[in-house]
Amino acid sequence: MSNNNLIKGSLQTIILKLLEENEKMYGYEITQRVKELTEGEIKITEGALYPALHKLEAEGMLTTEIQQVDNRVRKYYSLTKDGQKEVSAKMSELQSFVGNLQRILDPEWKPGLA
Amino acid sequence: MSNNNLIKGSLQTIILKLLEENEKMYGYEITQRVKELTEGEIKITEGALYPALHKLEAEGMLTTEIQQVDNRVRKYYSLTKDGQKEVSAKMSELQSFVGNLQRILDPEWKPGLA
DNA sequence: ACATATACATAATTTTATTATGTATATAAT
DNA sequence: ATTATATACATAATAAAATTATGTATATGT
Repeated sequence: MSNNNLIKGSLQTIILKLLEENEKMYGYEITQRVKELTEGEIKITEGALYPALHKLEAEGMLTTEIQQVDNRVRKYYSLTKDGQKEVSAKMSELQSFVGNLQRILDPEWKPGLA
Repeated sequence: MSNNNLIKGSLQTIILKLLEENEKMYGYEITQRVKELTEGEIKITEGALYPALHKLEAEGMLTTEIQQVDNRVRKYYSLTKDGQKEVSAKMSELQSFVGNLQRILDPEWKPGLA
């Protein structure tokens, strides 16, 4: 499909958006937040999450900071400047894709309506 | 990500839904329809489309019928009984996923609103 | 003659995710 | 005490889906 890299990459958008709202989060926390927000309907697997986090970090979107909590290690992620810009970009990409999807799947659909 | 096979498979849903509305379509026609409906924003590539059509046919969702038009071959696809059931299934899967996505990305969001 | 449009198809590669596995500590249940 | 579950990270093998490149063939516009 087209120029849109969308939605296969929706996990990246989810990570970036949650970090925009939360300043800093660690991996496990992200999985729990998503589970919570979707009432258990979306479960992010570790095999998808950690590689995605590492990739975003390698691309300079995220920085990390390790904390010790009760002898357990936590790796906190935060948005970089580039990461902050990327959130907006990914969000409008996703919104535009969902809009296009609606136009294809529901000919009655108009933007801004139920 | 979870039990949802969604959206990486949105192409299948698109194909099935268009065929629900159109009785029979051929591959090239599908690419043009999608391009038209999204004002050129989504372009389905042949490398994605044809394998997807073949897979849906192999799974018994579609049947084919070849027609000769001006010395050019057209392969028309139609929904089978199973295919008709599958449209509904895929559509609610997709709607539920998009809903969950909204809940994650837009905490203000409520179903049935803009 | 050449480019573009129509119409199919497959192969190589890339991207993203699932599933399975591994390490390690903390806590609740039997 | 032992076992299961939760917390917390990570990687490897595999599968699924898409992009990009390539190939065939006819029709039409320049």
